[in-house]
Amino acid sequence: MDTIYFDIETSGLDPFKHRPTLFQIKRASDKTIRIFNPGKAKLGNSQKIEGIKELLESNLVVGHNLKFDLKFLRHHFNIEPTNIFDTYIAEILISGGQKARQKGAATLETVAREYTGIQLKKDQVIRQSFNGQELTQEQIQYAAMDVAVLPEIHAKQRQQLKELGLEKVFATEMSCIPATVWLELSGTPIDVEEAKKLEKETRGKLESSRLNVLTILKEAGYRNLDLEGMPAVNLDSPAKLLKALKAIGLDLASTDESTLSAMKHPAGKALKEYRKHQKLLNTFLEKLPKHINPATGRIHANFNQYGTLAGRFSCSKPNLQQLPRDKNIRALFKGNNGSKIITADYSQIELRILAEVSKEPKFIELFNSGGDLHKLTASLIFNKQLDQVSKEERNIAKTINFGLSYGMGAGGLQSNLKDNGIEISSDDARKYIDTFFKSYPKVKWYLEEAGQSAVRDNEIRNIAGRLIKYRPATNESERAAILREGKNNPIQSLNADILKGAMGRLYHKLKSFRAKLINVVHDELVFEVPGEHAETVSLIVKEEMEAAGREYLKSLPVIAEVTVGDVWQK
DNA sequence: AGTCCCTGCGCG
DNA sequence: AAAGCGCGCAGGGACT
Repeated sequence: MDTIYFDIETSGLDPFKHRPTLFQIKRASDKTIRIFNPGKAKLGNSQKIEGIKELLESNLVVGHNLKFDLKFLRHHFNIEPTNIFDTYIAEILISGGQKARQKGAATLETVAREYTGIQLKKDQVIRQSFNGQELTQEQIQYAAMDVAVLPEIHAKQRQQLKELGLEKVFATEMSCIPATVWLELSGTPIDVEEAKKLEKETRGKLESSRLNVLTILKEAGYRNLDLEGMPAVNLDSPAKLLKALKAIGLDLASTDESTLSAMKHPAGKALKEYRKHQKLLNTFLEKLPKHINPATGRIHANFNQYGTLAGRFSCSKPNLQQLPRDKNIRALFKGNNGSKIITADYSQIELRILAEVSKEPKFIELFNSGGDLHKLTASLIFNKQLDQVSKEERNIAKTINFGLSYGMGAGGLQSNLKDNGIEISSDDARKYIDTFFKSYPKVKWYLEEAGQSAVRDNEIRNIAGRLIKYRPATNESERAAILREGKNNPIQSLNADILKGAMGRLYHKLKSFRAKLINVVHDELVFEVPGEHAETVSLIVKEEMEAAGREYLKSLPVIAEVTVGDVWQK
């Protein structure tokens, strides 16, 4: 097995619109860098592509941000390397996720400078001129440099991954790259006609809710009126809105949702209604159709595999991870030509992870017996029999169960519950949290230890070995922030490892079913599958997701809940 | 016109 | 003063 250092140049960023213009290949066993123009209609070109396919699919391929290169390779040449080493992902991992946050910190230019001292030319003009025409000697030199730096970067990163004990997590990351390529090339189907309809409907609701707010202001005595005699207030400007509310005798500290919820005045409710429609329209309904790729009729979002400190994906253009749970919105994501949508999500994965890492017997026992954790917590907090727990008590317990793994305090619990229409005193909030930790002492101990070690070491690891580093605190509030992050990150990041493991498995298992991976949302995978394969695929998805979970969760079951339907749903 | 920060809010 | 974690995006507003 040889090592192939690899890079491509393209005529643009979109594999459906642009094409590869240059391959740069250096074999470890070979001194020279070979430059090849894959677009050239030359005699023997297709044999040459076949040769490159064989080369890339049967050796270790090293490159920087291989997701990009692999998308073009797969789309244009049906080349799918799986034995890969990505120096971009490696760099972020070695930094303990820090370089996911710092813009430009893990570009090839920066990494090359840091590892080899070589300053690459990333001149846009030079890049853009790779348009398939004859290349100048100078351009070829620059293109060659991008692979010339790779051997040294690769060798040094490999050493660091080993020293830091990151090889296993790195392998998970690498297995996930082909799945992410699959995801981005698949794209997400959206029903444009339905979207337009919903947009129109929402526009009407927005307008009437706007009039409602203005009318309330006017009736409350607001005097600054426009030509039509309605209050002249920009509702989208929090500053102006605060002033307007003050003018009618409402002195608020903010116009955020919890403040509006707490208002007795009808303006609060009316504004919340206005905001809801405004958000729906401006962030989603108006924007989603703009992202449809004309070549495929689908939305091909950008999935950033190492998008957060803890190793979660982030998503942009558009962000398909923040689509409203609103049924009408999710139903816009519909299978094409009668294909089915498979929605698969991990059941209470973060609480299961907390059970595993804390070794809290009551948690573990509960998950092994398939009981209701929120109910159990409620019965312990309120000192009642399980069957005596009320709905509201269970809701309070649920908020605590979720919130505690983020380091929530009494004030946080109080305001969170308030948003859900439950009012409790701060004494009660304090009491509930105390009782919670008394009931689950190992959870308390685990969270305290995790937070304190994060503050002490400026880093923490999850049980998969993933490293999360913190910038040392310079003041008390930063220290408190690291304390909270240290409690949550080992849990959140293991969720990411499990999901990435599942994606890597499913990329291989679903090859023969014409299945498309169309979305990834932290603990959820969404597929589009031809109807005749839907049942089979849903079983495979469940099995592989659970198997990925079992790699780390040994003392309790991991459950993936799978739904087959015509649209994205739970 | 482009950039930055703030407020606010969508998701897990 | 207030403090639950992690993201990306929209609009406002200040600035260049």
